Amino acid sequence: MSSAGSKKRPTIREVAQLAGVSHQTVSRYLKLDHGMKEPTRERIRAAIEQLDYRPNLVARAMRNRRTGRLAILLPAGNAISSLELLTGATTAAYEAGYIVEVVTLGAPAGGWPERVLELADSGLFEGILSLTPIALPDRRPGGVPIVVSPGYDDHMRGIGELADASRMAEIIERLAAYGHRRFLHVAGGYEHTSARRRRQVYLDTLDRLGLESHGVADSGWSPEAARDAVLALPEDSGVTAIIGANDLLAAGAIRGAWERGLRVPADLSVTGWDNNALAAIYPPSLTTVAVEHEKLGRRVLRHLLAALRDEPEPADDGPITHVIWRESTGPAPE
Amino acid sequence: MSSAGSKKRPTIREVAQLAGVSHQTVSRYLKLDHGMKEPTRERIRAAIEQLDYRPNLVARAMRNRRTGRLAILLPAGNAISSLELLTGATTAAYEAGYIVEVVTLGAPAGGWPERVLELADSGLFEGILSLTPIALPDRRPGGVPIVVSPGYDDHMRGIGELADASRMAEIIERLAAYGHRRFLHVAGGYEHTSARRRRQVYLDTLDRLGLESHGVADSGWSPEAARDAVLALPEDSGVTAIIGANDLLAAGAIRGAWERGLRVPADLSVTGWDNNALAAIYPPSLTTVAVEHEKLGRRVLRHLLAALRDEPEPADDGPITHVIWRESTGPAPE
DNA sequence: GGTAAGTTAGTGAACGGTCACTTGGCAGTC
DNA sequence: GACTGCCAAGTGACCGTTCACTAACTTACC
Repeated sequence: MSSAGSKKRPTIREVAQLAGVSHQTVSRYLKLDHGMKEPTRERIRAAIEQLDYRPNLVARAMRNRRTGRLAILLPAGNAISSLELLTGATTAAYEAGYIVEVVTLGAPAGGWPERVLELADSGLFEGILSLTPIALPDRRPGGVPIVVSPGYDDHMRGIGELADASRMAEIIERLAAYGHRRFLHVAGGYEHTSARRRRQVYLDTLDRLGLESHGVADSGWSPEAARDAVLALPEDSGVTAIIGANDLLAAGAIRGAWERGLRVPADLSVTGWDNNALAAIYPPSLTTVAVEHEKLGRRVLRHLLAALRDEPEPADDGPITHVIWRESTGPAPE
Repeated sequence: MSSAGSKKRPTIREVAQLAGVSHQTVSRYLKLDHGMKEPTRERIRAAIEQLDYRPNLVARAMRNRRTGRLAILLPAGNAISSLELLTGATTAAYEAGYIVEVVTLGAPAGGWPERVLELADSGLFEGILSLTPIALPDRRPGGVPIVVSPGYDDHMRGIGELADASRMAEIIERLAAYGHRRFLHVAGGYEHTSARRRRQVYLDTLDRLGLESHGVADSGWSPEAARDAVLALPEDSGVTAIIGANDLLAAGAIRGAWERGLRVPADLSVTGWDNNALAAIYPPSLTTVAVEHEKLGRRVLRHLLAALRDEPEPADDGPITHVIWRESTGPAPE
């Protein structure tokens, strides 16, 4: 289904002519509906209706320098963890009177800064939120604000608290209370800040609590690698808990355990990260870290709005992640 | 991190003045780099560099009626099944020389048509692809093409072949060959075309093959409802295969089986739909229907491009779904 | 009834590019 | 040397809106 046409759209002047007023009066009508007599208003209304007139936003933006639009930049690919993030950002923008557009920049990361500057100076947007880190010149004359979300790393796996691995410590502490003494961490790809951070907190926490690590398995986010890591555990490794860097890796670990005939959680506890809907129901349901992506999106957009209005950075509105304990974790065996 | 500024951006005329040429010569330089002498070109280049000039796309679009931008409309919420769809559309657009922007329309479906028309006549976009069905006037003078993806239903669960339930028949036929005779379908919410269609094909296929249906369980996409449906099966129901309307429901069914002590697939075969990454690895891995969302996105965008260029609709480029057989299905018991 | 103040409406410029047309310079040809 | 043709570059209008002024009409008040 498509609908188009080739004739020119009506302009404000044509409306004015039809209504028997000046173009400026129509403009006035469009902006704020007052300051004119009732019959005039009515004639304009009728003319607009008859011509099916709708304002040309491009022309308006040119004169105004107000487009009412913000841009969110995503890298190409399905790199963003959640659409909810966009929903949150969009909603927050809408409440502030803006419309958000999502621009996915094409492939090569090389030309990015230039493309972003082009966008910033294009006049199309009043502010730009980049969810991918880029290096920009500090001050540019006349450009619109660009907020680069600092927490988000090169491949968009974490942002701010999303990459906050403090939940990792919480998980380990609880498992330690359950009697677990020896752990394995199945880490994500280290090109992601979040993966590096989770790994670091894992090591630090074990160290702090005097627990043992069998090691860190590098998976590169591949669930098969996670499975293999479990299959490769020596019979006497003593590992009773596996900490996955995300739910997919945890699922791989559970598969590895299953293939070895280990029961989860009776023989082995497994945890993930992301609160994947499927892992919440597939037996055994997975203990994981839930991230409120929508709240996160709102938060990030508020930063942009603050920059736009030259206000100070808004205060954080509390934690955005929490641990959900489910069936995949339990007391250590013996 | 933010960067802004308040001074005006340089214009083409300032560049011209600095380079000692006319504004038109600069414009010429910007558009196609030829038709001027080397020293002139070089002076302009230097001036642009010195002023850090970048063209104002709004002004250009106003004169040109060419913005090089297409819009894809999504409803608010995380209703879209996959970001890959966007990736595909974006890539296809990019290859055709367009930039795609995603506009999520706010909540209320009521004002939609008007908002879409506003967008169409705003001059901001050369074409609009709506992934949600809206009723529009057939012909509008001078507006840009609007393609409403017909297959996508009100809540964005299916589009074109995504809603194509013919794979459903393929699954049932294979299970019948495995010796299964009595089935249960856990259906999705019927507000979704795809759910209705899958249900219909389920019933038709059983009928055609002379198989029995224990019934259709309405889940409203809730995995808990899927679990309950399995728990509610009488001991002697004779059901040996459960067809889930998507992977999440299949996961719920597997949980139900697990809670009852039924083994999958030894006692019960289960299938899903969507090829969820987690269900591919969690044991038992799930037999499912994979949808190539990215290809789908490309296809939909090609329709828009065709409308844009007044070309005939492009031919479909083959099937976009296929069944993946995994561990959750097997021969019927006995 | 005259004048000040307030309200309603109109006029022309401006936003920053591109388009259509014109001008000027130089080489080639007879 | 005059004419033709081509190339490089310039001039002014125009895209559709809003802004800053200005003009005309109304009302209020003494």
